[in-house]
Amino acid sequence: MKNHEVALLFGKIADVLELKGENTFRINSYRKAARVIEDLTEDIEALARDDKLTNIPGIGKGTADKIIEYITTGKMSKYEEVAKGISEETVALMQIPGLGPKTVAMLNKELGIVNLVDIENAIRDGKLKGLFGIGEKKIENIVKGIELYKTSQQRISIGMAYPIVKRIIERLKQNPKVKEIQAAGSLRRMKETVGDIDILATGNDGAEIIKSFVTMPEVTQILASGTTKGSVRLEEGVQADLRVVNEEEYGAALQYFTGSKDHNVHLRELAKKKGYKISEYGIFEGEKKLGGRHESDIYKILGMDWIPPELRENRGEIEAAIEKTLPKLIEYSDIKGDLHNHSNWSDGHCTFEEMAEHAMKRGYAYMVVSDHSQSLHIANGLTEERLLKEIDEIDKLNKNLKGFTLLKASEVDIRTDGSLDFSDRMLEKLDVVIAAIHSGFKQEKEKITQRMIAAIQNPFVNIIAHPTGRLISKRVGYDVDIEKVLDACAETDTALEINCYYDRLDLNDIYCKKAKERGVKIAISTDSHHTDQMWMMELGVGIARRGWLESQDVINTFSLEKLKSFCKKKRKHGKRTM
DNA sequence: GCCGTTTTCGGCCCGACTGTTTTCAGTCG
Repeated sequence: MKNHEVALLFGKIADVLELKGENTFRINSYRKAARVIEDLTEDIEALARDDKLTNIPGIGKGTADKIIEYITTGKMSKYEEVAKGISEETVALMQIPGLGPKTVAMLNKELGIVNLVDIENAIRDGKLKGLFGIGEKKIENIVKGIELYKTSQQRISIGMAYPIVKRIIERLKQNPKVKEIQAAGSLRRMKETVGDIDILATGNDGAEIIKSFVTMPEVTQILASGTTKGSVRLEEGVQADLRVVNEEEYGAALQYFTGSKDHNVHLRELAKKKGYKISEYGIFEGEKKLGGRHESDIYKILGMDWIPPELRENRGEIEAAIEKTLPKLIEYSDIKGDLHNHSNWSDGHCTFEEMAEHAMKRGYAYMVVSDHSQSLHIANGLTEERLLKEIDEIDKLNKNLKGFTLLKASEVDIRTDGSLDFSDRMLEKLDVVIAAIHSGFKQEKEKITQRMIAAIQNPFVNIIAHPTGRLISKRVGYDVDIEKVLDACAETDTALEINCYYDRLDLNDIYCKKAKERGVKIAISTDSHHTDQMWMMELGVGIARRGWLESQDVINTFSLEKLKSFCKKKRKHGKRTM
C-alpha cells in the first residue's frame, strides 16, 4: 500500500506552501487529503485503478491526478516544484513552539536562517532584535520554544498515559471543590499514542483546583497556572493540562477538547449550514444559547445521535450518526475472558493459578493459558512433553474451579517455512490454538504473507496473534499483505488478535474496521506475562471501539460454550493434514 | 484545492492569548 507515502507527500506540500504564505484554504485542502489518505481502509492503488479516487471526501480532480502520477511514476511533480530551494530542515523549524510559518519565512528572508543552528546563532549574536514584529518577549519565547522542542518527547503510548491520567483524576476527585472531572483529548478517544494529557473539570474554585493540580508530586515543571487553566510537565516527560470550566459549559467544552480536530471541523461546518454556531461554550443560534451543559446537547440539536469519543475521527461517524446507523460498540463489560496469556511455564512471571485468580477477580468466565512453543528457546518455549504435562496440571486445577475455566492452549510459532512448531496431533489436544510469527521478520512480503496464510489454513489454528508484528514507535512490523490475510481468515473462520499490550496494539483500529467489513472475527487479548498486565484489556477494547467493533465481532464476548464451538467448527470443516 | 437543498463562484470552523501594534497578525488548541 502506498497510502502512507502519498499522505506524507501531501503533508509535506502543505508544510512548504504554508511557509511560502500560500492560500490557507489550499493548504488545508492538502492537509485534509493527507489525513484522509492516511486513515483510508482501502488501498489507494486499487482505488486509482477503479477510478474511485474522487469518491473520497476531500479528494478532487487535482489531488487525484497527483496520486495517479505518483503511483505510475513514483514522483509527484507538484512537490518537487514547490519544495525547490527549501530544505526539510527549514520546514521543520515551524515545529518549534512559538515559531509559525510567518516568522520562519521572515527569519529566512531577513537573516538567511535555514535551520536550528542558524537560529540559535542569530539569537546569541543578538541579530533578532529590531526585526519587524520581534520584541524582547518574543525572543524569550523562541528560546523557550527551542528548549522545549529539543527536550520534547515524541507522543507517548496510551498504555503509559492511561494509568497516569487515572491516577491524577482519582487524586483530584479527593479535592472537595472538584465537582466533575474526566479526561478529554486523544486519550478519551483511546488513540494509540497521545501527545499530551487533557483533563477537564468543573468546580466552584478554579484557582484552588488548579493549584492542587500544579503542586502534585509528579510535576517537574509548571508551564502555566491560572484560575481556569493549569499546564505542567510530569516526570514521565509528558505535558498535562487541566481546565476548569463552568458547569453550564461542561458538555460543550468536553466535546470541543475531545476532538478530533477533523471531527470538530466537520461538525462545525454542518452546524453553520444549519444556522448554528458551535464553540467550547455551547451551541448557539445567533446570540441565543441552545445547549452546552451536556455533550449530547450539541449532537442532538444538530439532529444526530451522540457519537462515542472513540469514533470521532471523521471517518464517516457523523454521517452514520445522522442516519442513526452508528454501531453499538463493544463495552469492557462484554468481555468474558482473556485469550492469550503466559505463565511461568514459559516466559511469564506468575503461575497460571495466580493468573486465573486475577482473571476471576476481573469477573471473567474463562482464561486461556498459551505458553510459547518449543522453537522459541529464548522464551523457554515448551516441548510437546512439557506441554502435555501442563495440560494435565490445567485439567487438575479446572476440577477445583467453579464457574471459571482455564482453556488449554499454545502460542505456537509459525516457523520461517510456514509450518507450525507442533504437530497437528499435539494441537488437537488443545482447546484453543494461537499461531504467531516470532522470527524471520525481514522476509519478503510474498513469502511472509504465504507463511501466515499457511498457518491460517491449518484446521487447528483459531487465532493469529499480533498479526502485523509492529511495536509502536520502535518497529514497523513485518511486511505482510493484510488484505490477503483477511481474505484467508474470512474463508477459514480464523480470528485475528488485537494484542492489548501497550506497545503493540496490533491489529490497529483501521485494520479492525477492515476485518469487520469482511466478517473476520477478532480476539481481544492481553498477552500478559504477569497479573499486573491484565488490565490492558481496557486498551484493547478501546482499539476495538475505534475500529467500530460490536460485541458480536469479538470472540471473547462469547460464552464458554460458544467460544469452544467457534474453535471446534474449523476442525470439522478443515482438511486434516497430519 | 474542494465543494454545492441558497452557490459551478466564492466561500471554506472558532476563539483565546500574546506580543506587538495603536487596531491587528501570528500562533495555538
